[in-house]
Amino acid sequence: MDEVAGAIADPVRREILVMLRERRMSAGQIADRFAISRPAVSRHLRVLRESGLVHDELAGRRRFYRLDPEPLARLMRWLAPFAPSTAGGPPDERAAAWSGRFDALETEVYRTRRERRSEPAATGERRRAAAGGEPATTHDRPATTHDREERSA
Amino acid sequence: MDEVAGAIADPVRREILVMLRERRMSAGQIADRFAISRPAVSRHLRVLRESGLVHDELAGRRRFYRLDPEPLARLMRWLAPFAPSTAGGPPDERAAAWSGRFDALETEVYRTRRERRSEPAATGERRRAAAGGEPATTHDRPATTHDREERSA
DNA sequence: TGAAAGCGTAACCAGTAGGTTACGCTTCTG
DNA sequence: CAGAAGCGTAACCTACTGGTTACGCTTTCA
Repeated sequence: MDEVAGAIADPVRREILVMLRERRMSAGQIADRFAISRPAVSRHLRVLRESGLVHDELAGRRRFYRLDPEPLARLMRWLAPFAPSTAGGPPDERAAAWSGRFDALETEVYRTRRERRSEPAATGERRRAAAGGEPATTHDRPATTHDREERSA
Repeated sequence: MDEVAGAIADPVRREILVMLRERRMSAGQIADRFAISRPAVSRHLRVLRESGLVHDELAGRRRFYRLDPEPLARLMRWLAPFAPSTAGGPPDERAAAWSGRFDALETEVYRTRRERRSEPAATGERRRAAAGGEPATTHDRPATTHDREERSA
C-alpha cells in the first residue's frame, strides 16, 4: 500500500501510468516523452515495477511495459470506506465533499482525457516530437527501420 | 494531487485518517495512539493539514482535527479511468485485475473496519491504554476533570 | 497567580528520493 | 563481425522526510 501510494505521488510516474493505460510501450518510447534523462525514467519504471503497477516483458533489445491496474484497485478499495454513507459512524459533513460518490465518474473520465492531450511532458522541454505541432525535427532520428509502433502516439 | 498521494503514502498518516473517519479528535488523543513522539505526530498532522485532508479547530488549549474527504475524492476521480471498460482503449487484461470494479466495496468496508479494531498503533509500543486489555495503567493520568470524549476509544 | 496541560516549532540527524553523467551488456543491422 | 540501438546499473550530489530532544506559547486549574 505504501509503495502504491508512493508511486502515485510522483507526477512523472502518474503520467507514465496514464500513457500505459492506452497501450504497452517500450522504455525508450516512454523516456522520449519526458524532459528528464533516460536513466531517471528507467528508475521511475523500476519503482512502478516494484510496486506491481507495471509489468515488463523483453522483446529483443527492447523492454515493453504494460499496466497492471490491480494495485490501483487495492488503493480504491482502501479509499472507498471514506465515502459518506458507507457504514455510517458520525459522518455527515463528509457527504458534501464526496460529491456524488462514484457517480459522475464517467463524466470525469472524458474531461481528464481531453485535458491531457495537450501536454504529456511534465517538467521541462527536452520532449522530442509530440503529438500536436508541425513535423519539426522528426528526422531527429534516422527512422530507417521498423517504425510501426513508435509513431502512433 | 502529489500532496494527497504523498500524504496517503505514510502508514501513520493513513491510520490517522482512519481514526478521524469515526469522529474528530484532539492532537493529544491522536498522538497517544502511536509509539512515535508527539512532535512527530504533530508534523504528520501538518502534512495532512497542508494537503487539505484534515481541518483543525482550536478549542481552548486543545486543537481538534476533523477529516475532509474531498481530496480523497479527487484521488478516486483520478483513479477511476483506470478501471477497465471505462472509455475503452485497448484494455482487456485490465478487466480481470480490477476485480468487480466498485462492487464488493461494501463488503470490504466491514472487513477493513474489523481488522483495525485490534491494533491501532503502527510502528512501536509506546501506546498508552488501548481498547482491548486490562484497565492497566489507566490512572497514568489523574483523570480528575472533564473526561467526556477521551475515553470513548 | 503560579504550575501544569496541551500543542506547535526549532534545530539537528540519518536515510531516502530523484536527477545527472559514465559505463557495461545484449541485440539488431549493414 | 563491427558498430549502433536500446536499457539498465553505478556512483555521485542535493533536497526532502521522518524521528528525536529542547523549548516557547497559550489555556486551564487549584
